[in-house]
Amino acid sequence: MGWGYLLITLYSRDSDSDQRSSGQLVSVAKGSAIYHQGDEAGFWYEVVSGIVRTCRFLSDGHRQLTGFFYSDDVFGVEASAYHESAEAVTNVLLRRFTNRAADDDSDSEADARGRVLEKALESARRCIFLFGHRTAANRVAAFLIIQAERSGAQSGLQLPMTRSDIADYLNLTLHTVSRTIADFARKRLIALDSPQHVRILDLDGLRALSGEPDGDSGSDAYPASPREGVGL
Amino acid sequence: MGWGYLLITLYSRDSDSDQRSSGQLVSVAKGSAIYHQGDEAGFWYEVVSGIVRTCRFLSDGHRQLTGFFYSDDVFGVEASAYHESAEAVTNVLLRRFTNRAADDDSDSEADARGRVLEKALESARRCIFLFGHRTAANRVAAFLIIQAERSGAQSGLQLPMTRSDIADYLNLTLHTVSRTIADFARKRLIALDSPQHVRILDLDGLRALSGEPDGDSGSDAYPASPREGVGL
DNA sequence: CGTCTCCTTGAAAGCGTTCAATTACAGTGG
DNA sequence: CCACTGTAATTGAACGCTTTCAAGGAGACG
Repeated sequence: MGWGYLLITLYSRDSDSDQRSSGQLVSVAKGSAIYHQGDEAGFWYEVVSGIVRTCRFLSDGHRQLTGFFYSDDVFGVEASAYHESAEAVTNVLLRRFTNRAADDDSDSEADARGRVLEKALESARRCIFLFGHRTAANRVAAFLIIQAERSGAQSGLQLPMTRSDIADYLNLTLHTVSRTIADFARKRLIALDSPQHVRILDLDGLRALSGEPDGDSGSDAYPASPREGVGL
Repeated sequence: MGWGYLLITLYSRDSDSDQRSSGQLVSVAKGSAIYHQGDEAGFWYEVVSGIVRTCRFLSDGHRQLTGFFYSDDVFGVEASAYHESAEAVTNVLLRRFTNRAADDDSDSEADARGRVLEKALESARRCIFLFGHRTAANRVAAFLIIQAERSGAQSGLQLPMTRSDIADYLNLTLHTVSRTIADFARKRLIALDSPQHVRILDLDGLRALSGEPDGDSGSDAYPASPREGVGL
């Protein structure tokens, strides 16, 4: 432990003129921190390639992951200070932008910020969605489905994060995650080619286990809301 | 069950001219739905008085609460369709606004939307924060602290929502919530004057139980981030 | 005074955690 | 090339917490 802190390479020379519109390219090595919770929120980031995780550290030493971010995802959108830390799961290439709400109050600026905020909100809701599931099987199944949808590939799914990462994201222990995934493989819901490489064999079975017909990657196609029995 | 659906009173006569800038006043009776998940997201709302809950219904019949909203809180900020339903916990008075991102792309319009999105994001993060806690005692303690801070009053705290509401918000059963609150009262952390009226006797004790020194109502004052031991 | 809703409490079962040990694999240096 | 080392993943067994099942009690309302 206690190794490197931050490895950043700036590809764009000019430090202030260009970054507002196009964004400054930043490279971060696997395992390194991008920013820490409590730091002043100078930038928000867009993933160009690789995977990023955001996490909080609670006072009891426990770690809580709040999101995984793939290409085109954004993170670090904050008003003042970062609520959470961001770390590189793999080697990542990022594009960063200044994080001021009304810094330059041009039309496009505020609109862009709105779009970014919506993405951040979507990410937060995905996290809430996962937490909402009761059992370990529920959560892991929902997680696998979401990761499959987000990473694009339907059958062959990569899980570059560790079991510990997944556990802290789903609020489980790495043991339970490992056991649950092994269970899924035993039941032929998935094939476990290697710990990081999963193939989904029975998507419908997984969906049934997740307790939700919709993977929740998009925005519409929600189950019919129960119009009756509102008051509880 | 199966009683009234929606009771709305419009205080503003003109249906379209006024609502954009100042907002249209809407009254909703306790227990009634304000909108349903899946509905087209025509409006977002600001609470004038009373308390609102937002919730999702999963395919297994299970309900997941995603937030309680007090005066000046906003909810229903969506891009296209509502992700969740909104219901009145008490009789509520709301102010509603049109929910179009770039409907009228004036400067102030986009800025206002940005501020509202930030509030929604803060609300989502509060939900994530609560879910991140492991044990029932952790979650309930954190919940009580947050509610105390948000409702203003420090000692005398009202819990207008049912135990079932709290349970679905914290992802527990109402039994566990009831037991945990009774435990807190037994340990003299709180006084339970009535099921809905709680007085906090030992705030530090609750904080210790919640596993977080900060109640997370504001934005700064986070615990020192662990600079060492970054890579897991 | 009955009914309805909500809250509380007891007992047993289920499931995830904890403690503990083993295996697999990549990197490193002999 | 192979033992050595450290990290990650897996698996077993026992414990403990939460859920589930079940019943009783407290108010509100007609």
